[in-house]
Amino acid sequence: MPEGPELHLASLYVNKMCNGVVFTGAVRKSEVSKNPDVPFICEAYRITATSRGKEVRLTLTPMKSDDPKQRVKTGQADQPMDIVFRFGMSGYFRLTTEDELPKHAHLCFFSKETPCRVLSFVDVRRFGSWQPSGVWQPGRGPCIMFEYKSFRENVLSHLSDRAFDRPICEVLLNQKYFNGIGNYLRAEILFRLNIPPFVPARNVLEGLESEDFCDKEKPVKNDTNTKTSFITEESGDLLRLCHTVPLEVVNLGGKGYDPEKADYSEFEAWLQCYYVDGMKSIRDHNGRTMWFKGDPGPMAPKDSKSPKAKKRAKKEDDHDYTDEKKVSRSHSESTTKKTVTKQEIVTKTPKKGKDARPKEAKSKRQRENTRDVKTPQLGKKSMARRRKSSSAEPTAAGPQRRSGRVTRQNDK
DNA sequence: CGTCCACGTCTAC
DNA sequence: TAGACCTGGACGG
Repeated sequence: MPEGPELHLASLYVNKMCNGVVFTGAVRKSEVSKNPDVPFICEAYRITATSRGKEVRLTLTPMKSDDPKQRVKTGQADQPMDIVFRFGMSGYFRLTTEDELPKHAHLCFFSKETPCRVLSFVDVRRFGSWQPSGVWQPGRGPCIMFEYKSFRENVLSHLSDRAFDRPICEVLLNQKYFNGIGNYLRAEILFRLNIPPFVPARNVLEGLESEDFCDKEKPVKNDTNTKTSFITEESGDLLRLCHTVPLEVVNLGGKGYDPEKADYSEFEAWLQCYYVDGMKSIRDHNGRTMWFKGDPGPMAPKDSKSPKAKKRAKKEDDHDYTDEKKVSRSHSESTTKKTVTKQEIVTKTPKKGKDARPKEAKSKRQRENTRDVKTPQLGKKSMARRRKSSSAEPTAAGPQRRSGRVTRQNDK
């Protein structure tokens, strides 16, 4: 769940599900979690949430009690407590019954009902974190979705920062300036404007107005800076898209997050570039996979290895946005065929030479393999990603809608 | 069964 | 700029 939209959807989920629910007792942490205990005990309290960029803050508010003395005597809270969460790669909130507690639930809040229910912070990989009596992490910039004006000013007033010496795709992951942007959003945003991902960030940003005139009538910027303008009348400039594209995900229908839905087809259909067949991908200088189309730009890693175009999918009940079932992605349909026609370069899969695999996405592993930008492998596997059922039909046929990745018809 | 990959930070060398 | 930190799904053999 973890980019700005998912964190915000998580806060909406908490507010919706916990509305009217009274929680009680102590907050319990799993044995395995290395995060801090939450020293909050209260006979009756409520839980609300808010999000900012890639963080969510839960507020535990004690309900008024008729007997303050009793409360003090038992060490119970009488003041609200904020807990600030970061979701890592796999965090999310769930409200369930006690016996349906998700595996990997690491922090639990119990309701006062008889068959009690539990609001839990679930995090399979445990990269997530929380801070009791916490505050928004210092150093993270304004929220790209809900503090747009200050987000924009923060970026434009610090363009001399050396952080902007880097390629735009890497700067977009810098939470000091782009709090809420993550790996799929940077790909979708740059794709919309056709900006090569490895172009120096400052070159792309300098020249943008401090004020966002898009709201106003068409400003039609003077042609003073026509050279760099990756600005389109309808979509606006890069900073505006850092605001609007995430909001599109929030407005997809709330599915993005609600685990109950377990249907991410809408989200998948929304993706135009990230993990989409036909798009290219290379690892950036931090080992993260950058998805894009066309020219990678001058600062592209020279040795980039091409991550293989694999597949992924999850099981139905999973809540990740990566899965889905029906896939229907239309846009570039042609890739299949065009790749076939001229592709050849393609990157071969990085073979592994020796052992030692680095870590997450770190690039070090690279063995020799190819350095080219990867292009999707042809029909053979890239499209077949996960779905084994349908044989990869070669060109032919129908509507070429490349299923984007992961398609899963029903698995049986 | 082993390899590769994943929506993100953190912190040592 | 590397590793570390983790679990698990999809594949390949």
